[in-house]
Order: sequence, then structure tokens, then C-alpha cells
Amino acid sequence: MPEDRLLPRDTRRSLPIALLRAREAVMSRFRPMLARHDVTEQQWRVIRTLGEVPQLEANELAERACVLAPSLTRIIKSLEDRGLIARTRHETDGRRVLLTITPAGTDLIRAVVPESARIFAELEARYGRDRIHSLLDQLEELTATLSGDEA
Amino acid sequence: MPEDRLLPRDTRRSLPIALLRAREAVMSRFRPMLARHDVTEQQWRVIRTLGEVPQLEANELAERACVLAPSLTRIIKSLEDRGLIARTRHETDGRRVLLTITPAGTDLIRAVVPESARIFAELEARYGRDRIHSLLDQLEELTATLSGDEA
DNA sequence: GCCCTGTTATTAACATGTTAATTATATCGA
DNA sequence: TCGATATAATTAACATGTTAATAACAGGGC
Repeated sequence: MPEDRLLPRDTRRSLPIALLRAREAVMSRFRPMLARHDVTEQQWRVIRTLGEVPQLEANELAERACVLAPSLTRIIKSLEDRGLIARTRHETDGRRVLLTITPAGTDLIRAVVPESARIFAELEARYGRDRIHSLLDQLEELTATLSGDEA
Repeated sequence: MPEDRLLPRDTRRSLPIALLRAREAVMSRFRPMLARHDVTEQQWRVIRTLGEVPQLEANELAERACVLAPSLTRIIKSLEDRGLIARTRHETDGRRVLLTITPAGTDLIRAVVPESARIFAELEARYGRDRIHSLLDQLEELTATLSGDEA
């Protein structure tokens, strides 16, 4: 067993890389459609998240949309300039920022959702609905297990 | 069933977001260690990949390390300046760039690998070795299915 | 040998990721 | 009330993602 090459583990079986590749394989199907609507993947997550509730505080929005606070600050600025979301100050706590979606924002959601559903349906047809749900279950369990406690 | 809220699909069951969260949960365990060695996650993927073969062309390296060409250009510049990798021109084809790891690069690998293995072992212990392999299988199948043909 | 075309890598321009520092506001306790 | 501490958001600085354009070279057909 010559050691001329260093083998960290099994690179072809790396969990982080497998997650990265799978994510890219999935997103490459959605990105062109989102680009046609002039939104990035992250901007779409923010808009869609705001479409689900009457209003959200910035930190909650960041958590749900899976974007870091500095990114959210920039995205909010951009989406507010485009009139897709609205920013308000909390009444009693001047630090907090409240976000809501605008009518233009809901219009965008209504335009994107059917296309998104179509793409996802084709993905389900290709890979199998039950297998996707099974995969989702395992991903959620992994996430829950690892974020359980810090160590 | 009032329609005051728009429900794209089941946001809490979004495959792209689940992959993103899982990836973040995993990487958050490795990032601090890599930071102590002054490399980013992507730089580490590049270095580790080069540690597995005598030499690689840039396009092959980008593919294996899962970084886009423009990112690789920047990373190569940085790692070459730090003496961790070496860049050569292909003998007969002036367009191609050949990359090899340097002794300093292999030193870094030797320093990082044990720590990486320790972190991964703890992850395996926590989530289960067989479950991780099962998850890897499914991720690879999903990736293969979706990148099978373009549509 | 020369144009045409395709390929490889780089650059450009902008958006986001990532960590640390900073600002603004709240809250608590003396 | 004041001052110390904590929290929310922003900013700063750098690295990477993403797409499009460009530069540099190869190869084929004439």
C-alpha cells in the first residue's frame, strides 16, 4: 500500500460535497426560471417566506429564508428599492425591523409559483415522489441531530 | 380555506432548502478547524483534490473540487502565492493549465486530515455510520438522475 | 499560410457567504 | 438617572457564486 498519494478519507464519498452536488443539480433546474423573473435564488426565498405570513422581524426572516444577517440587509435594500417588500420600524423597540410583502411582491409570487411547481413536478416524476420525501426526512434528521447541541 | 396567504408548496419541505440546511449543519463543524489552518472550505477542497493525484488540469480540478472556473482562477492565484500549489503550462497545448501540489501543500494536508477525520468520526457516531452511507447513496442517485440529461 | 470555429482560461460585474467590528437601541442594576 | 451590559441590525473586508464577455490558443478546411 504505497503512500505516494494522501487519501484523507474517501473523497468521492464526502458528505459535504455530496450535499453540494445534489443542491446544485436541483437548483440548476430552477435558476433559469428565476432569472427570467429577475430574482436570485436567495431573493426568491426571502420573497416567498414573506408571502407566507403577515409580517416578520428581520431575524426571523433570516432564519426562515436561510440567509445570513449581512446578506439579508443587502437583499432587503434591493427588494425594497424594487417595491417588492416594505420595511417598517418596530413600535416599541427601535432596533427591530419589520418586513412585509407588497402587492407587487405577491404578483411576483403568483407568477413564479406555477412555474416552480411545474419544475418540481418534473423532478418528482423523474426521481420519485416517495424517494424525495424519504430523502427530505433524512436530511431533516441529520440537520436536527447536528444542530442539537454544540460540541 | 382562505387564500389570504400564498402557499407556493410546502416551504418547510423544500428540497433545496433542506439540502442547504443539512450542508450548513455539517460544514459548521468543519469550518472553525479549517479557519485555524487559514484555509476556506473551497481552498481545502482544491488542495485535498490535488493531494490525490500527481497533477490535474484546471477544468478537471474544478469539476472534482466542485468550484466554478472563475472561482478556481482566484483560488489558484491565492494558493500559488502561498506556495501550497504550483501552476504549469501544458507542453503542447498553451491554453491548458496544469496544477500540482507542493511539499508545503502536502504538509497542510497531513495537518488537517487527522482533525477532519476526528470531526467526521464524531458526526458518524452521532448520526450513525450506516445512515450516513444510505444518505450518501440517495444523494448520489438524485444527482445522477437530475444531471442525466438536460431538459 | 489563413480564416473560421471551438475550446480553455481569465476577466468583469454584480450578488451572496463569512467573520469581525460597529452602531443604535434596550434593559438591568446601583 | 446613570452606567454597564446585552441585543438587533448594519457595515466592513475579503472570499466565493454566477453569468456574460473577453483573451489566448488549437485545429480544421481551403
